Amino acid sequence: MTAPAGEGTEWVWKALSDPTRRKVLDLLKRGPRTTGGLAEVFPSLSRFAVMKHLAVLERARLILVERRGRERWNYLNPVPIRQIYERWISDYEGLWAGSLLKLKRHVEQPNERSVRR
Amino acid sequence: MTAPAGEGTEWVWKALSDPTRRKVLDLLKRGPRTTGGLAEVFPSLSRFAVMKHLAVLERARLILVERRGRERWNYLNPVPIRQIYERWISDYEGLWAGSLLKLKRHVEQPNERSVRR
DNA sequence: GTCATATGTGACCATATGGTCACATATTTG
DNA sequence: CAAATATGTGACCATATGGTCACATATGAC
Repeated sequence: MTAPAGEGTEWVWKALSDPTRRKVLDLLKRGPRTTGGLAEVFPSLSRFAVMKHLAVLERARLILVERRGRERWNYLNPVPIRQIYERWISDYEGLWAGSLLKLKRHVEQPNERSVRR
Repeated sequence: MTAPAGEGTEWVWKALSDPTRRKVLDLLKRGPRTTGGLAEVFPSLSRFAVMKHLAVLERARLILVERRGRERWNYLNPVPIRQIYERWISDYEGLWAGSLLKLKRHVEQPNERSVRR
Protein backbone atom coordinates (compact mmCIF):
# COMPACT_ATOMS: atom_id res chain seq x y z
CA MET A 1 0.00 0.00 0.00
CA THR A 2 3.06 2.19 0.35
CA ALA A 3 1.55 5.42 1.73
CA PRO A 4 -1.62 6.66 3.42
CA ALA A 5 -1.93 9.12 0.52
CA GLY A 6 -2.71 12.61 1.70
CA GLU A 7 -6.43 12.88 2.00
CA GLY A 8 -7.14 10.11 4.45
CA THR A 9 -9.99 8.36 2.72
CA GLU A 10 -7.62 6.45 0.50
CA TRP A 11 -7.65 3.26 2.52
CA VAL A 12 -11.40 3.54 2.80
CA TRP A 13 -11.79 3.47 -0.98
CA LYS A 14 -9.46 0.50 -1.21
CA ALA A 15 -11.37 -1.30 1.53
CA LEU A 16 -14.71 -0.66 -0.14
CA SER A 17 -13.50 -1.86 -3.53
CA ASP A 18 -13.90 -5.53 -2.58
CA PRO A 19 -17.37 -7.13 -2.61
CA THR A 20 -16.61 -9.49 0.28
CA ARG A 21 -15.64 -6.57 2.48
CA ARG A 22 -18.75 -4.64 1.55
CA LYS A 23 -20.78 -7.70 2.48
CA VAL A 24 -19.01 -7.84 5.84
CA LEU A 25 -19.99 -4.23 6.45
CA ASP A 26 -23.57 -5.01 5.46
CA LEU A 27 -23.60 -7.78 8.06
CA LEU A 28 -22.09 -5.62 10.78
CA LYS A 29 -24.70 -2.97 10.04
CA ARG A 30 -27.13 -5.30 11.77
CA GLY A 31 -24.92 -5.69 14.84
CA PRO A 32 -21.41 -6.64 15.94
CA ARG A 33 -20.00 -10.11 15.33
CA THR A 34 -17.01 -12.14 16.32
CA THR A 35 -14.41 -13.03 13.74
CA GLY A 36 -15.45 -16.66 13.82
CA GLY A 37 -19.10 -15.69 13.55
CA LEU A 38 -18.33 -13.72 10.43
CA ALA A 39 -16.25 -16.50 8.93
CA GLU A 40 -19.22 -18.84 9.17
CA VAL A 41 -21.13 -16.59 6.81
CA PHE A 42 -18.53 -17.14 4.10
CA PRO A 43 -18.23 -20.92 3.73
CA SER A 44 -16.29 -20.49 0.51
CA LEU A 45 -13.55 -18.57 2.31
CA SER A 46 -11.12 -19.74 4.93
CA ARG A 47 -11.21 -18.10 8.33
CA PHE A 48 -7.81 -16.63 7.53
CA ALA A 49 -9.04 -14.96 4.40
CA VAL A 50 -11.82 -13.36 6.42
CA MET A 51 -9.29 -12.19 8.99
CA LYS A 52 -7.29 -10.50 6.25
CA HIS A 53 -10.38 -8.70 5.04
CA LEU A 54 -11.08 -7.58 8.59
CA ALA A 55 -7.53 -6.24 8.83
CA VAL A 56 -8.10 -4.14 5.71
CA LEU A 57 -11.39 -2.85 7.10
CA GLU A 58 -9.73 -2.05 10.39
CA ARG A 59 -6.92 -0.13 8.69
CA ALA A 60 -9.60 2.02 7.05
CA ARG A 61 -11.28 2.36 10.46
CA LEU A 62 -14.45 1.00 8.89
CA ILE A 63 -14.60 -1.45 11.76
CA LEU A 64 -13.60 -1.07 15.35
CA VAL A 65 -12.51 -4.00 17.39
CA GLU A 66 -13.03 -4.94 20.99
CA ARG A 67 -11.54 -8.01 22.55
CA ARG A 68 -13.77 -9.75 25.03
CA GLY A 69 -11.98 -12.69 26.56
CA ARG A 70 -10.78 -14.87 23.78
CA GLU A 71 -13.26 -13.41 21.33
CA ARG A 72 -12.79 -10.50 19.01
CA TRP A 73 -15.93 -8.47 18.45
CA ASN A 74 -16.07 -6.41 15.26
CA TYR A 75 -18.20 -3.27 15.21
CA LEU A 76 -19.15 -1.24 12.18
CA ASN A 77 -17.95 2.36 12.16
CA PRO A 78 -20.08 4.21 9.62
CA VAL A 79 -18.13 7.46 9.85
CA PRO A 80 -15.66 6.82 6.99
CA ILE A 81 -18.52 5.93 4.67
CA ARG A 82 -20.13 9.20 5.51
CA GLN A 83 -16.87 11.00 4.70
CA ILE A 84 -16.66 9.30 1.32
CA TYR A 85 -20.09 10.61 0.60
CA GLU A 86 -19.49 14.11 1.90
CA ARG A 87 -16.05 14.67 0.44
CA TRP A 88 -16.57 13.11 -2.96
CA ILE A 89 -19.89 11.62 -3.98
CA SER A 90 -21.99 14.61 -3.00
CA ASP A 91 -19.98 16.73 -5.46
CA TYR A 92 -21.65 14.79 -8.26
CA GLU A 93 -25.20 15.41 -7.13
CA GLY A 94 -25.45 18.48 -9.31
CA LEU A 95 -24.82 16.34 -12.35
CA TRP A 96 -27.42 13.75 -11.42
CA ALA A 97 -30.12 16.38 -11.71
CA GLY A 98 -29.79 18.38 -14.91
CA SER A 99 -26.90 20.69 -15.67
CA LEU A 100 -25.29 18.05 -17.83
CA LEU A 101 -27.51 19.05 -20.68
CA LYS A 102 -24.56 19.31 -22.98
CA LEU A 103 -23.69 15.71 -22.21
CA LYS A 104 -27.18 14.38 -22.62
CA ARG A 105 -26.85 14.02 -26.33
CA HIS A 106 -23.88 11.73 -25.90
CA VAL A 107 -24.77 10.01 -22.66
CA GLU A 108 -28.32 9.04 -23.22
CA GLN A 109 -28.20 7.24 -26.51
CA PRO A 110 -30.01 4.04 -25.49
CA ASN A 111 -27.25 1.49 -25.63
CA GLU A 112 -24.51 3.21 -27.55
CA ARG A 113 -21.36 1.20 -27.13
CA SER A 114 -18.89 4.08 -26.64
CA VAL A 115 -19.67 5.45 -30.10
CA ARG A 116 -18.06 2.83 -32.26
CA ARG A 117 -15.34 0.66 -30.81
CA MET B 1 -10.89 -9.16 -12.89
CA THR B 2 -12.37 -12.51 -13.87
CA ALA B 3 -16.12 -11.77 -13.80
CA PRO B 4 -18.51 -8.81 -13.87
CA ALA B 5 -19.82 -10.11 -10.54
CA GLY B 6 -23.58 -10.16 -10.38
CA GLU B 7 -24.71 -6.76 -9.30
CA GLY B 8 -23.17 -4.62 -11.98
CA THR B 9 -21.53 -1.93 -9.91
CA GLU B 10 -18.50 -4.09 -9.30
CA TRP B 11 -16.33 -2.50 -11.95
CA VAL B 12 -17.46 0.89 -10.78
CA TRP B 13 -16.10 0.25 -7.28
CA LYS B 14 -12.83 -0.99 -8.73
CA ALA B 15 -12.57 2.05 -10.96
CA LEU B 16 -13.25 4.45 -8.10
CA SER B 17 -10.69 2.79 -5.84
CA ASP B 18 -7.78 4.56 -7.53
CA PRO B 19 -7.02 8.22 -6.71
CA THR B 20 -5.75 9.04 -10.19
CA ARG B 21 -9.00 7.84 -11.71
CA ARG B 22 -11.07 9.81 -9.23
CA LYS B 23 -9.05 12.88 -10.17
CA VAL B 24 -9.77 12.22 -13.85
CA LEU B 25 -13.47 12.15 -13.06
CA ASP B 26 -13.15 15.37 -11.09
CA LEU B 27 -11.57 16.97 -14.16
CA LEU B 28 -14.20 15.65 -16.54
CA LYS B 29 -16.89 16.97 -14.23
CA ARG B 30 -15.92 20.40 -15.55
CA GLY B 31 -16.21 19.34 -19.17
CA PRO B 32 -15.01 16.75 -21.68
CA ARG B 33 -11.35 16.38 -22.59
CA THR B 34 -9.23 14.57 -25.10
CA THR B 35 -6.95 11.78 -23.99
CA GLY B 36 -3.89 13.91 -24.67
CA GLY B 37 -5.42 16.84 -22.85
CA LEU B 38 -5.94 14.68 -19.81
CA ALA B 39 -2.43 13.25 -19.98
CA GLU B 40 -0.99 16.77 -19.77
CA VAL B 41 -2.59 17.15 -16.35
CA PHE B 42 -0.57 14.23 -15.01
CA PRO B 43 3.04 15.05 -15.82
CA SER B 44 4.23 12.27 -13.53
CA LEU B 45 2.40 9.66 -15.62
CA SER B 46 3.01 8.52 -19.13
CA ARG B 47 0.29 9.00 -21.67
CA PHE B 48 -0.07 5.23 -21.78
CA ALA B 49 -0.71 5.00 -18.08
CA VAL B 50 -3.46 7.57 -18.47
CA MET B 51 -4.92 5.59 -21.34
CA LYS B 52 -5.08 2.51 -19.16
CA HIS B 53 -6.92 4.42 -16.47
CA LEU B 54 -9.36 5.66 -19.08
CA ALA B 55 -9.93 2.08 -20.21
CA VAL B 56 -10.83 1.10 -16.65
CA LEU B 57 -13.18 4.06 -16.36
CA GLU B 58 -14.76 3.19 -19.67
CA ARG B 59 -15.29 -0.42 -18.64
CA ALA B 60 -17.22 0.88 -15.64
CA ARG B 61 -19.12 3.23 -17.96
CA LEU B 62 -17.96 6.13 -15.80
CA ILE B 63 -16.80 7.81 -18.99
CA LEU B 64 -18.24 7.72 -22.44
CA VAL B 65 -16.07 8.22 -25.46
CA GLU B 66 -16.63 9.96 -28.73
CA ARG B 67 -14.09 10.00 -31.51
CA ARG B 68 -13.88 13.25 -33.41
CA GLY B 69 -11.38 12.96 -36.22
CA ARG B 70 -8.12 11.81 -34.75
CA GLU B 71 -9.10 12.93 -31.28
CA ARG B 72 -10.81 10.95 -28.58
CA TRP B 73 -13.11 13.01 -26.38
CA ASN B 74 -13.87 11.62 -22.94
CA TYR B 75 -17.14 12.56 -21.27
CA LEU B 76 -18.09 11.98 -17.66
CA ASN B 77 -21.09 9.75 -17.10
CA PRO B 78 -22.32 10.41 -13.55
CA VAL B 79 -24.95 7.68 -13.58
CA PRO B 80 -22.82 4.87 -12.10
CA ILE B 81 -21.77 7.11 -9.21
CA ARG B 82 -25.37 7.76 -8.51
CA GLN B 83 -26.06 4.03 -8.45
CA ILE B 84 -23.25 3.46 -5.98
CA TYR B 85 -24.90 5.97 -3.76
CA GLU B 86 -28.42 4.67 -4.18
CA ARG B 87 -27.70 0.97 -3.97
CA TRP B 88 -25.16 1.03 -1.17
CA ILE B 89 -24.11 4.23 0.53
CA SER B 90 -27.61 5.47 1.23
CA ASP B 91 -28.24 2.31 3.27
CA TYR B 92 -25.83 3.67 5.84
CA GLU B 93 -27.57 7.01 6.28
CA GLY B 94 -29.62 5.66 9.14
CA LEU B 95 -26.45 4.94 11.05
CA TRP B 96 -24.96 8.37 10.47
CA ALA B 97 -27.79 9.88 12.42
CA GLY B 98 -28.40 8.03 15.67
CA SER B 99 -29.57 4.43 15.94
CA LEU B 100 -26.04 3.29 16.59
CA LEU B 101 -26.34 4.30 20.18
CA LYS B 102 -25.17 0.90 21.30
CA LEU B 103 -22.02 1.41 19.31
CA LYS B 104 -21.33 4.89 20.53
CA ARG B 105 -19.59 3.71 23.62
CA HIS B 106 -17.10 1.79 21.53
CA VAL B 107 -16.88 4.01 18.50
CA GLU B 108 -16.42 7.38 20.01
CA GLN B 109 -13.55 6.83 22.34
CA PRO B 110 -11.33 9.70 21.16
CA ASN B 111 -8.42 7.87 19.65
CA GLU B 112 -8.71 4.31 20.86
CA ARG B 113 -6.37 2.21 18.79
CA SER B 114 -8.63 -0.80 18.23
CA VAL B 115 -8.65 -1.55 21.96
CA ARG B 116 -5.14 -2.77 22.40
CA ARG B 117 -3.17 -4.08 19.46
C1' DG C 1 -3.07 -28.08 35.17
C1' DT C 2 -5.16 -29.77 30.84
C1' DC C 3 -7.87 -29.52 26.95
C1' DA C 4 -10.79 -27.32 23.73
C1' DT C 5 -11.79 -23.03 21.54
C1' DA C 6 -10.87 -18.39 19.28
C1' DT C 7 -7.74 -15.78 17.31
C1' DG C 8 -3.05 -14.49 15.54
C1' DT C 9 1.51 -15.14 12.70
C1' DG C 10 4.61 -16.37 9.06
C1' DA C 11 5.59 -18.35 4.73
C1' DC C 12 4.00 -18.90 0.43
C1' DC C 13 1.42 -18.60 -4.23
C1' DA C 14 -1.34 -17.01 -8.35
C1' DT C 15 -3.25 -13.28 -10.36
C1' DA C 16 -4.50 -8.34 -10.79
C1' DT C 17 -2.89 -3.78 -10.97
C1' DG C 18 -0.34 0.21 -12.26
C1' DG C 19 3.22 1.30 -14.67
C1' DT C 20 6.91 1.26 -18.43
C1' DC C 21 8.71 1.06 -23.52
C1' DA C 22 8.80 0.25 -28.57
C1' DC C 23 6.18 0.29 -32.33
C1' DA C 24 1.75 0.53 -35.28
C1' DT C 25 -2.22 2.98 -37.05
C1' DA C 26 -5.22 6.79 -38.27
C1' DT C 27 -6.07 11.66 -39.47
C1' DT C 28 -5.18 16.34 -40.43
C1' DT C 29 -2.29 19.76 -42.79
C1' DG C 30 0.75 21.63 -46.17
C1' DC D 1 1.89 12.31 -51.08
C1' DA D 2 4.56 13.45 -46.83
C1' DA D 3 5.02 14.97 -42.33
C1' DA D 4 3.19 15.91 -37.98
C1' DT D 5 -0.16 14.81 -34.58
C1' DA D 6 -3.29 11.79 -31.70
C1' DT D 7 -4.33 7.60 -30.32
C1' DG D 8 -3.91 2.43 -30.09
C1' DT D 9 -1.41 -2.30 -29.37
C1' DG D 10 1.68 -5.76 -27.52
C1' DA D 11 5.23 -7.21 -24.55
C1' DC D 12 6.95 -6.75 -20.31
C1' DC D 13 7.84 -5.74 -15.15
C1' DA D 14 7.35 -4.84 -10.02
C1' DT D 15 4.31 -4.82 -6.52
C1' DA D 16 -0.28 -5.33 -4.33
C1' DT D 17 -4.04 -8.29 -3.53
C1' DG D 18 -6.71 -12.20 -2.21
C1' DG D 19 -6.09 -16.45 -1.04
C1' DT D 20 -3.97 -20.82 0.95
C1' DC D 21 -1.59 -23.77 4.79
C1' DA D 22 0.96 -24.99 9.04
C1' DC D 23 1.76 -23.65 13.34
C1' DA D 24 1.70 -20.47 17.61
C1' DT D 25 -0.68 -18.13 21.31
C1' DA D 26 -4.31 -16.81 24.53
C1' DT D 27 -8.40 -17.79 27.22
C1' DG D 28 -12.38 -20.30 29.21
C1' DA D 29 -14.07 -24.67 31.02
C1' DC D 30 -13.26 -28.89 33.63
